[in-house]
Amino acid sequence: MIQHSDILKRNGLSVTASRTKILDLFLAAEGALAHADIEKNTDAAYDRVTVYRTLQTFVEKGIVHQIPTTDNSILYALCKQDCEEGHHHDNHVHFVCNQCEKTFCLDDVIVPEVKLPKGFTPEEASMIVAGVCIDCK
Amino acid sequence: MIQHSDILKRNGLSVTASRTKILDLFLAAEGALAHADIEKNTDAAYDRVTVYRTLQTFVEKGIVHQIPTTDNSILYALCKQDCEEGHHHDNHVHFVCNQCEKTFCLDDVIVPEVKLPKGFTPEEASMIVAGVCIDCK
DNA sequence: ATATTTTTGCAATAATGTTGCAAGTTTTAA
DNA sequence: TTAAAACTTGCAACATTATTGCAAAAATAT
Repeated sequence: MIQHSDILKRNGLSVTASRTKILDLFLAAEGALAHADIEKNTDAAYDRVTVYRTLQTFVEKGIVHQIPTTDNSILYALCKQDCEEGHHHDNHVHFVCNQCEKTFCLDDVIVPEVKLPKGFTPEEASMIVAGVCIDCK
Repeated sequence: MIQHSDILKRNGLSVTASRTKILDLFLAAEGALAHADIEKNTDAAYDRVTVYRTLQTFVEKGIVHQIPTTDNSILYALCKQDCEEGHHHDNHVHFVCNQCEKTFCLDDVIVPEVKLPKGFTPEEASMIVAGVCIDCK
């Protein structure tokens, strides 16, 4: 069976209580999580600084990726693809439900390519679709 | 000649110094602006609360639109299309330069449609492409 | 088991965002 | 043109969110 600690070890991270717990949350989460969600779901068992640093570390190692938002918050979600240190491949579309406010990774929906004006060179692209999700339908 | 005050009046807003100046900044800006940029470019002539409220008002009236980011900031850019109160039509792609960090509205590049999984109903979509811009090339 | 390395939590500080309210401006309408 | 009405601003106070250095604690390596 795959242990959470394997995910941490594979990425060269020490296995600590906070990292294990936060990874837990991501594995159990239906949608994406914000820093605040994590604080709530851990009953503030870990210092907020630790949460910040853990999230940052996870992003750097390619364990989670960030999802852009319009509301001054950053959302994080597990990388399901083969992300490695400093190399994200989260080229899937994100979906924000206007009803329940949850954000989902649509892992099977690939961000389409677009033709840019002359002079612009693309490196990565992300796409966010808002609407009504499968639970609120 | 089109006056800035026309834009404000057309939207039912009183013409005040701060609104005129901030609108100025948007009309002159090459890329999108963050709250902090506006504070800087006005030498803090206006209270930060005023800037917050002005941006909020502009968004509500459809004068500017918000651009999602991954860095806990909100960017704002002029709506060039026919946006009205409570009704944005900014269906264009945004471009973030990895070099100069500026964000551009690619007004002519329309966000493509994507096929969503069963149960998800799209309402709006936004797309952000990162890479090297025309100035940094 | 112990030394080394890494991570955590605290404290202090900074940056960012929000609200109510009085004073000041802009607009309306006589 | 001016006075009243409507709206906007700035201040103050406060809340939330984020960052850094450093010593203590925990995890890993030997």
